[in-house]
Amino acid sequence: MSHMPRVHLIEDDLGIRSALIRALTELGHVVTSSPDAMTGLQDTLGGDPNIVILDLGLPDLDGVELLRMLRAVTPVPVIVATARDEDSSVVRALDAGADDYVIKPFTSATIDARIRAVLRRSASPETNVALQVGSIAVDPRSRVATIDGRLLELSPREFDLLAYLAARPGEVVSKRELLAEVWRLPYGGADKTVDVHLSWLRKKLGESATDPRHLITVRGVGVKLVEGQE
Amino acid sequence: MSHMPRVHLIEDDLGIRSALIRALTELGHVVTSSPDAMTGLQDTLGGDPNIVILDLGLPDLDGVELLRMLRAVTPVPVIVATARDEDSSVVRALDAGADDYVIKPFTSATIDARIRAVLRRSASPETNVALQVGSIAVDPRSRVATIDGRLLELSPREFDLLAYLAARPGEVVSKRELLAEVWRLPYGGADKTVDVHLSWLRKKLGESATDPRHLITVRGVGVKLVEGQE
DNA sequence: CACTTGCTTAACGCAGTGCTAAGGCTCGGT
DNA sequence: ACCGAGCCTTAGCACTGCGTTAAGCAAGTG
Repeated sequence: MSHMPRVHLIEDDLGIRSALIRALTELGHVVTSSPDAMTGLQDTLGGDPNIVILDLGLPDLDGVELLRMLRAVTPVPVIVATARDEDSSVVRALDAGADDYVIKPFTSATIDARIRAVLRRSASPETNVALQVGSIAVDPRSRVATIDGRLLELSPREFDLLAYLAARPGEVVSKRELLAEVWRLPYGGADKTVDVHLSWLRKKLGESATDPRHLITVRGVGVKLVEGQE
Repeated sequence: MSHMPRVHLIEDDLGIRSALIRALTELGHVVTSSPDAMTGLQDTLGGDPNIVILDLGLPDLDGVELLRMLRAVTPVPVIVATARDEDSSVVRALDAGADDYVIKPFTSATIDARIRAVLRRSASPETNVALQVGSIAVDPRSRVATIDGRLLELSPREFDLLAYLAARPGEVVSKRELLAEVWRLPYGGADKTVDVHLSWLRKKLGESATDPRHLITVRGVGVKLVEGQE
């Protein structure tokens, strides 16, 4: 992801609001919120979020009405949230242009998945572009990597490692950074693990540390993935 | 379509039926009609209309049932009509493949607009087109899936699962996402359920996890549906 | 030549997965 | 209203292979 999704939440219930803000923030979203329809409309226009989550049961205005107003002035995708017993408002909301809906109560995992699905759908279809570094191609979407057209059979970590390096061609990356970004460990464990995976990656790329082609060690600093020459 | 739309109306109430026939004819449609489900099914198959308007409150058969039967044998678009107090059947009908709905009482202008909208939509080839991934074909409208031309007998979940994957050929989809998007549960279920359904799907596709052809597991990430090779 | 840094191989524990079987549920049919 | 069939979920077990750690070796550095 080049940037974190900006989510704007329109929800009157303070408990749900704070819980969602906390959960979504942890899941990597930037969350803003409004407690009612009128503020919600203004904040949405002012804040330019990537997506809006709209509770249909607002006190000051019917949620579907607000949805229509939003639709009239901005193309921002909207997910509506509703209580289980309000089937009809879901249908009306989808009719009014909602992109998706969730039924309360829902888990943060659910809403997170819906947000990402809607963003994937509405945003440019090519957020995860295939990467190419010399004769190495890496496609994060299908998780397929090839070298000289041949398929590379990589383990999950190996793939992530290669993808991370391929996203920064020619740039030297430290092992600590790799541990933090690829391994996602709060505090870095032993660098030796990275060494092992780099070794395996080298073997599968068909090259060695002494005679590198793409994966180059910069002693005392880190490693980099370069184009190499044919 | 340069010709007048042929509309087939399945409605038991004589008053509504004759009123609609008159109104729609004036608006430039060619209208035929049937008073009950069984006749409606036969007339639809025999008359080859461009669109069907189906009253859900038929005397001899549940409307949603008839809709499923229609869906199984013809790709004709269907608009369902229902009384105001039957929200749930609207949801079930849309789920079963209805293209749109109207709530009684409705004006002839309303139904006319819906008819034209649905015809416009179903005329454009991009929406709801049958999906093809390698030798697997999935048609969400008729809910029919085939492999190598042979019919696949899938349960509802199995079909939804296959359809979701087929809509994203080659893309790795996590089990979490599948749970959220295919299962649509407000709460978080267990990933193992997805595993089981994937297993059943594999069996019906005639492949195994160890020797996959289309349905490929990417360990630690999810699954993807690929073209495979003949 | 001693010391540091990086590379590679081997071994072990375990997380993720595939599949079967067993209840429990819904829904259509009688 | 009852009954049976099909479907979904849960539980459990075997298995694969991934990731980590450890240890020794090679290469670079002062």
